Amino acid sequence: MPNSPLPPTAWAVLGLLSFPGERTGYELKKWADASLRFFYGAPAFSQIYAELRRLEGLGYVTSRRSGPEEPRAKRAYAITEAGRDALAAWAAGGEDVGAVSLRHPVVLRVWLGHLAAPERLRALVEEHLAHAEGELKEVRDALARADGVEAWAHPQIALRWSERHLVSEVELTQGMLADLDALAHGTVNAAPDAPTAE
Amino acid sequence: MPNSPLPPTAWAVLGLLSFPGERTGYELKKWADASLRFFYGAPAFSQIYAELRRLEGLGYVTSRRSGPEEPRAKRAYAITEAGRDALAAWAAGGEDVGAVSLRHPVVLRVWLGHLAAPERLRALVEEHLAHAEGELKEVRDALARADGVEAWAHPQIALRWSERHLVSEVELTQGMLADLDALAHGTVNAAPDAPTAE
DNA sequence: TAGGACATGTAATCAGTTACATGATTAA
DNA sequence: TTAATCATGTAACTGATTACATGTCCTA
Repeated sequence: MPNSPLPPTAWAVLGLLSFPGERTGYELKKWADASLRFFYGAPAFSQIYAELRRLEGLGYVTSRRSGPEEPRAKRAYAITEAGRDALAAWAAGGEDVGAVSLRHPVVLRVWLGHLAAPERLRALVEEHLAHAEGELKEVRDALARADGVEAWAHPQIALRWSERHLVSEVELTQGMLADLDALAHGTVNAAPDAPTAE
Repeated sequence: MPNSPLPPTAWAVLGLLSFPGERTGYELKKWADASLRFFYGAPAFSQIYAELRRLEGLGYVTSRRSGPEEPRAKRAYAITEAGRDALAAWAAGGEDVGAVSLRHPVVLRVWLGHLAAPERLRALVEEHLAHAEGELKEVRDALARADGVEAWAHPQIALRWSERHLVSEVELTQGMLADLDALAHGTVNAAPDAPTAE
């Protein structure tokens, strides 16, 4: 009945609409960029629009074209009761909620560190550190805004998780930097052309 | 010109071959499952075989069919000098190393928590906690094995990062559980109508 | 003798991205 | 008047997964 197996991103988009009010695809994208993105990435515009059309086909959302009273031509979406039910069923997660997926290109390069110049590698990791600090600042902004605009409890918990996660990301990166430094001066031989010595 | 833009996964597979010795696709998959997967996921068998064929087409790896001396018919791959050079160039990362991508289905469901029964949500999070603890155990096993088999310094740093990351994942999950509980029995520190105080 | 690990692939499908295209409205 | 933002889409591509298919070798 209700469930053809939609991808998580479709549920995420529907989830964005599960909070009161109607929104355009454009608004959904902005909101995803500011909040969803910290724990689930942010789909591209094109995908959001595609998912909205699919969700409408399933009867999970309805859309309304803006009339001439509004300055700008747009299409605003709202969740239906069927959509809310389906989303709730999905969120309750029969059995398998799916695995966490992580792709960390910086750690990947460190893993391949035997091929790189130590200073270059270090620079890469330091860039990432700065980036993570920037992200942390952004999630804190989002959290601050969430007091007013996003005063719903559960999204706040998710954002709090994201904040702690980024704090940890910063620490983890610093730890990796320390490991790299320890490797560089002294402890071990990091010979780039080491023979197949056991 | 060495670089048609290969996907990170191709470089990861090539990276698996950048450590001494030759390996079959099957072995690569096992190794990815035991180590790469903690910070970059593990590609499916079919993708590994596909990437190996592509890398061979580019001259980054060579392959050798097992002769009749070996019990089992298989194809073993080894990295070439060109492959090593290309990989080193990629690892040095001109400009953009790509963004960390994270998809956390559990946090996604917590974010949607207003739709679920609190006990169900809690159960979901607790399942994840147990899972993360299991993963932590596995990464520690990998780390222990790395002393012998995987005695290369940089993969060890990556595994150390993974260990700390999973420790943090466990803590983060516990924190989220605490937030959920606080929300459930009124102890909410997140005031419903906190003013937009400066 | 059966089940599991080893070993390699094909086929179909799809999620998701990038690039492109268009145009209105608003603020500088 | 120019740039940014709002707003919505199409087209092409490809990364990656799942399911399937096949067969060998090892061990309990």
